[in-house]
Amino acid sequence: MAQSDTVDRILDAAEELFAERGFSETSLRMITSKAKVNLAAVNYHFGSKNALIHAVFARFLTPFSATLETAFDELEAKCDGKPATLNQTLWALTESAVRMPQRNEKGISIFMRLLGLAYTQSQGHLRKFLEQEYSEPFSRFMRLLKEATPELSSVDRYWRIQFMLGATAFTMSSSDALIDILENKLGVHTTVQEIAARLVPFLAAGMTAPDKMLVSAPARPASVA
Amino acid sequence: MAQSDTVDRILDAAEELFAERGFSETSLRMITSKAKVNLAAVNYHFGSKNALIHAVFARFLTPFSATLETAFDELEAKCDGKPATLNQTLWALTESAVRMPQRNEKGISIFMRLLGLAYTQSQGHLRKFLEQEYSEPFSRFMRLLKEATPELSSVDRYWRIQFMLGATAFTMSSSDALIDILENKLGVHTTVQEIAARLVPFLAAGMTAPDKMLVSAPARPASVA
DNA sequence: CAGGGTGTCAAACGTATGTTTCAAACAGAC
DNA sequence: GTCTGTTTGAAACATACGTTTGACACCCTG
Repeated sequence: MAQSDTVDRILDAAEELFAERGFSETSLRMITSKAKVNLAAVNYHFGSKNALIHAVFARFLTPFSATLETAFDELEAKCDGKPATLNQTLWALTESAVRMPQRNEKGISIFMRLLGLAYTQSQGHLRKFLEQEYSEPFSRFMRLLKEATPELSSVDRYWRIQFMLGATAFTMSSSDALIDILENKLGVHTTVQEIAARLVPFLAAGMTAPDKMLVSAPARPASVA
Repeated sequence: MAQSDTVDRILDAAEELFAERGFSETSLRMITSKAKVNLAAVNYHFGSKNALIHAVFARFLTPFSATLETAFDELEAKCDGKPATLNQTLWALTESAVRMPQRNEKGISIFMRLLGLAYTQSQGHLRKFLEQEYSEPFSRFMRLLKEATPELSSVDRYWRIQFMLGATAFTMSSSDALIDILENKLGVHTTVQEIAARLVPFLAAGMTAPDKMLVSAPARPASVA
């Protein structure tokens, strides 16, 4: 189910293994034996394991960020001048993610899981790489969010964006497992698209929730030493 | 700042290193040299690295789950008979977490970060350990959530709970870094307690959001082979 | 047909890991 | 004080890792 080209076989195997085991827990030997290539091929073609990780991300993030730019362009064109709504902004992102052409049926899960890992496992080098390669669509998304929620203070918006990222990254990065659990429990099968359809209203509602709660309960008792 | 007891020194060092680097990325040699104990002490006192991980979790999770049980007891007593509201339920959890007695000023961050890691890095053995040791307060929390949101279908509730867990685990597990970023960007300092005060209304609003959005956009085009 | 660039292969390298060993030090009971 | 079980100490163990090496096959341009 793949090109017989060594580079692509390595990328396919690495992507899948990274997605299901994380980065440190996946050795080059696992990757090369799954890809049926020689161990040295990774260092020959990519230079190092870290560079392979970057290549795995670049392969799906570059087309994704292009898709995203287009979606944002269309959104801004449609709204001409006026700021897009929160729902529109979130949907532009979601749609771009969900409609990305996939290499296979597991593509969308792997895509989500890798994005989640990028946030949670962030290995220093990965965070740096992602920041300097894909900062533009990210800050554009942030700008759209800001325009869509003018009623929020900067601090409120900052935290609520983190909450959104968390809900998304976490759910999507475990989407496969969560889908399985639900299927066993209630006999309902869910697609990633349906998760997204449930996630967006959740996020939008949270994002526009009434003000920060009055801390009704007392703060932590002044350290009883 | 600790007992000179070897076991506790190992636990203190391990807890801190796990929280800031993850499990696989923290070696026993790092732990023992930080704790200023002999390398063999870990295997002598705990048996294995995995068992040490379990012990680190048990040390703070056991008192936490006791605190939680009490909080839930009080909540149910206060409501006698009637189901607790969503806000009450979320606050009971939050308060229990925030008010746990801490070993030091970094305690609450470490606590949160470890909880986050438990979810994201879950190492098989850890997930199994946590499930069989602490399933009771967890399912009790789930039951309270269910009673607090009778209007939701089981499937909706399931996914929204995952979204809540994600927002919480993700934010709290990076709370230190996120607080720093915000301080550099807007000059505002935040405490974990304040994050919680912002998180709860966000979660409550998302949890009680209007129905699942109609999937206005077409599903992914039937695989153009 | 030569020959240089390209890619593959098995093997080895150096390092770091978790774990084990066994002797020495220690503690408390008799 | 001596003995017994527990705890520490330095060193070694076996294994796994990422990376490097150098020989070999291939291709295709001259």
